[in-house]
Amino acid sequence: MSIRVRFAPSPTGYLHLGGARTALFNWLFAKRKGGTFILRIEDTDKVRSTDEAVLAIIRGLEWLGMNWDEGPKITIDQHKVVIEEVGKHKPYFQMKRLELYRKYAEKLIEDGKAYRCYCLPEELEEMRKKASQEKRPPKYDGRCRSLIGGDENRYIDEGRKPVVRFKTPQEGVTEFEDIVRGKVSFQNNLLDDFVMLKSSGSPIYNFAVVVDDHEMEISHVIRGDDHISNTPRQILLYEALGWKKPQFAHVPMILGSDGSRLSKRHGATSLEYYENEGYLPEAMVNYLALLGWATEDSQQIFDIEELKEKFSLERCAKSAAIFDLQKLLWMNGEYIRKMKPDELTTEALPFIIKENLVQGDTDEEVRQWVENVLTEAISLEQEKIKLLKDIPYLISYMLKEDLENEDYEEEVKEKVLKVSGVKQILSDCRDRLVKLEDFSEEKIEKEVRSYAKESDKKTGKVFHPIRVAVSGRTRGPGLFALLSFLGKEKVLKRIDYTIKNFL
RNA sequence: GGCGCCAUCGUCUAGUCUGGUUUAGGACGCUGCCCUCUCAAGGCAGAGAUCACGGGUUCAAAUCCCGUUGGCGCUACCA
Repeated sequence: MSIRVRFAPSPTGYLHLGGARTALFNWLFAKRKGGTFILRIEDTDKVRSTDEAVLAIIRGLEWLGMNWDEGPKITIDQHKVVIEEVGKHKPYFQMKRLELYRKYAEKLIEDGKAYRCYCLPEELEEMRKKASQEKRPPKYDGRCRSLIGGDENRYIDEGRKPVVRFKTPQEGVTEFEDIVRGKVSFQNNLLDDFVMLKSSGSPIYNFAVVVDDHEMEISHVIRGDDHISNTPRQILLYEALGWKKPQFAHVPMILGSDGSRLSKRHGATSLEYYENEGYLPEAMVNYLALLGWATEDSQQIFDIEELKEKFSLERCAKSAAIFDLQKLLWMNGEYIRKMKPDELTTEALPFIIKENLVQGDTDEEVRQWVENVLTEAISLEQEKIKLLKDIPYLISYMLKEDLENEDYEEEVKEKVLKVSGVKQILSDCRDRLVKLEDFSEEKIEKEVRSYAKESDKKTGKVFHPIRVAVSGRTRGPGLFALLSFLGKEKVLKRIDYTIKNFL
């Protein structure tokens, strides 16, 4: 039997971290087993579902590099976004499948396994209120289970629109073997006759999933463990319809720092936010994979291929995981450090553009500049970059032609420059640097070091003022690489500027 | 309230099924030292877990059994 899994978000907002992690586990499982990964949109909540959310979900999955074999895909046609459905079980939007749910609901009614219920919302509310007063569980009492023709006709004449309820067996136990949790069982008499079809004709989650998972030949249902309590209802439906059940795997949820369900209160939860901050999709995938899954040796860094190879549901944790931004940040730094300079530059470019740091008038000029200047500047700072977003600030002084007063950090002027002897050091070094024909890292280092030695100064005493004079900051790349990168002209200009204005 | 799921350093987790090899291992974060022109990175060291609690079983329990507590979830014409 072929492996088919699905990610089935409801498009009520951006792609959530928890959703992304669930999608990832499904995708990895499919990849590992050579199976099919399907995207299905559960948009039966008409009020909260939006097209933008569908787009955000699709974009998020694409950003992370998870490709799906069946489901809606986005294509751009003459600058217009077009959603095209791909796969043998289309459509993949539940609102386009209403006929199907109605058909199976009808079948269950005919088989005497479901019935129409004409109770009004107010009546149900009343029922629940009474139940809670009498300290009984708020369970629908099944009063419409065996409506006789006359009563039913009366309701219809009143204009009531019925819902369809499932006739939940009131005896026995429903159990299933969960791949991550083992055996889970529920007493049937605790379940009530839940609604399958709303009076509007659209299905309720528990019914729609079953119909779609069956129709789409889903072999493994991998989802958050908030669905564990829904599973018996779904199993009862599979049995009533005479369908083969899929295997279930309930993976632990992702929680916020205080241990409660991850929400805006805990900071950003949308994948898009992390993209905009300059996290790399590879780092995100790696981090998310480790939330609820680990190998025996607790390996931390996995590339995608390795993940596809090693992932297994059996090794998933059972307990919920708290999202830890610190660790994600560390991991992002790890991935940034591993990148080739030109790759990193490509990723950084949108952030550079956003800060208006791009130089060059024609495309060709820009290309040259990126290749000759930008890439070099970024790689000087590569080892300390944690977020792509931080790059513009880190290298801004390297890209500017001239530094101005505000480019020099205030406290730095006081602490480093306005120290006795600094003026002498800077002008001495200037005199030596000006004579250098070859402004290479090695030559500069040799020259500056020998100055320090000859004038009997500690290297730091000499290096530090130069760094500040040339960058306006106390932190930065190795000094000689930096000087060489800037070039003789800029270095001399900046030293002169510093001497003239701050000393 | 009822039912279900879960419970190892602050956090992610390994170890639990198949009890002894564990003075409970790794990673993030934290502290210190080394390297060093700064910041990082790297190296080394350290603090940090009465394995939620209480009972049992056993020569031996983080590991098996029972109970308790806590967290989360479901209990909607939300998904």
